[in-house]
Amino acid sequence: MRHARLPAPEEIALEDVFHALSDPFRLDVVRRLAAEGEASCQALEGDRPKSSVSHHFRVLREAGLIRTRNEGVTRMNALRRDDIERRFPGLLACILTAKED
Amino acid sequence: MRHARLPAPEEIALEDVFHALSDPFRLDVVRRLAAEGEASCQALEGDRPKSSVSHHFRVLREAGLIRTRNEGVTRMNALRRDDIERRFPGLLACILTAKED
DNA sequence: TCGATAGTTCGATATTTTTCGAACTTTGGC
DNA sequence: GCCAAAGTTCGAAAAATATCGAACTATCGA
Repeated sequence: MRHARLPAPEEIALEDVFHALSDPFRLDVVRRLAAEGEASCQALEGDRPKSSVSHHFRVLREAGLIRTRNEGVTRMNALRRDDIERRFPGLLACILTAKED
Repeated sequence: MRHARLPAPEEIALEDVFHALSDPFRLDVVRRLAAEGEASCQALEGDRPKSSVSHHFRVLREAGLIRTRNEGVTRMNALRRDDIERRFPGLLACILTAKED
């Protein structure tokens, strides 16, 4: 399985991060990963077909927000907390503490 | 001139803010407004036709990031710093301090 | 009242994203 | 080796955005 490229910490671009987070599903995934640590794609899919879920995880991965590792037959996704924090201090906190209503 | 609706502070949605900021031109406008205080659309346009510039300002306005007031024949745009800060603490700081290489 | 200036709105086209099924890949278990 | 599970990739179609010219609007000044 060819590994999806994930940007080096210093390559993470704010525009890409913002674009990735501008989708409600993806924003939710980020929040749940922050809360739950790691999760398989399946655990976070919300009724969508696999190909859609896969697409959204790819956007998050290419934006530099998550990292994916193989664990047996599943792929575990985790937030790149430290990398994000180092590149854009405060961003994550801001996303996670934002009270939506 | 019908006034563009701008969302009340508590209506500002993180998704919309992120979408607005995912465009390089708009992100730049926000940064420059933060640095310069207020500016006319013209002052910030980068060679684009007026209709494009106007479109981007509208996206920023509707996302709740800027406020526009008439000053004579021009329209002055300003960041809604306090509203943004109150709704999403730290977001603005995070955008402005992000060192893009 | 006429111009000029600064934007806005409209409409059409182009570009980008999203969505989803089908086929494919990888890994683990039997 | 074969099968199932979990994703990925591909391709096509739908939806959302962006771009830009042209026409329109509002305000100021002469």
